[in-house]
Amino acid sequence: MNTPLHQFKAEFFKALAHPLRLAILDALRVGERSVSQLQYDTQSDQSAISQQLAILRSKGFLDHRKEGTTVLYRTRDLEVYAFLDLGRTIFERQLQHSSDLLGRIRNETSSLAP
Amino acid sequence: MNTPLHQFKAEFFKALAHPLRLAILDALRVGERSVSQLQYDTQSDQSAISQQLAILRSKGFLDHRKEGTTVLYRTRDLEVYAFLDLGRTIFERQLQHSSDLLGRIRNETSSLAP
DNA sequence: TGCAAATATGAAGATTATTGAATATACAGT
DNA sequence: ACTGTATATTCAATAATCTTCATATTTGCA
Repeated sequence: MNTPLHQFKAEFFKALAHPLRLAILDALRVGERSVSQLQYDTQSDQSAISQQLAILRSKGFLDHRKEGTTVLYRTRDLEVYAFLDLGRTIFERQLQHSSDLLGRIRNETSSLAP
Repeated sequence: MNTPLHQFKAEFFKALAHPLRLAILDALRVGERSVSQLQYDTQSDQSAISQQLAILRSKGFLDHRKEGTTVLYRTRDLEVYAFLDLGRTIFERQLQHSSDLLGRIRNETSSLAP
């Protein structure tokens, strides 16, 4: 019940646990994008993007092909978007929970008032 | 298209990007578990488990309640399991892709043979 | 050939995460 | 009050990851 598989799964999640990598994946929702397009989409610099692209592709999230001097990236398995979207709803419910908590703390024992 | 939200989402994924945390969540699929039960389930030591429980609960994945001297944990939103399972299928498809690649490399140009 | 554009790679320092060991707290039973 | 059990917290050492900047590589074109 513990490590050999969970290790790999953790790597999988780690690959997604980076803001720029998530931004890149989101930018690729519309389809193939070149590195410089991604640079524009994510407002990040070229070197950073290439690095994160290398990581995403080494983990199997991306495919790429060359066309002249530009390299076009696309996400290999479109189901990651279903996955990311499901993650988002869970994540938002958790945010809501914490903000409920914060709200309840902010106006103290108001729930005890008649 | 970049950082304020992606930052939070990255944190969300980071919370799951740890083998023991994944093992704990898996162990909690059956329902409430005490720390020592989790210790048994995951074959890890108490201190490590408490640490990871603290992280999971600070990120909003877990609820807990005390019963005498033992503390019972449960996952707050059962939909994380749908999420983890979807992650698993994607992850397995990626593994398969890499092992296909490996296989094709291993026996060289065999796919060209008649 | 030589230059410019697009992309990739490398390395150093800063930051953050993980691990293990030690210690602390809380509670129950005697 | 004292002891034992269950859980939590803290700390220091190490390891991993990020960030930034500089430099390579590849390709197209004059």
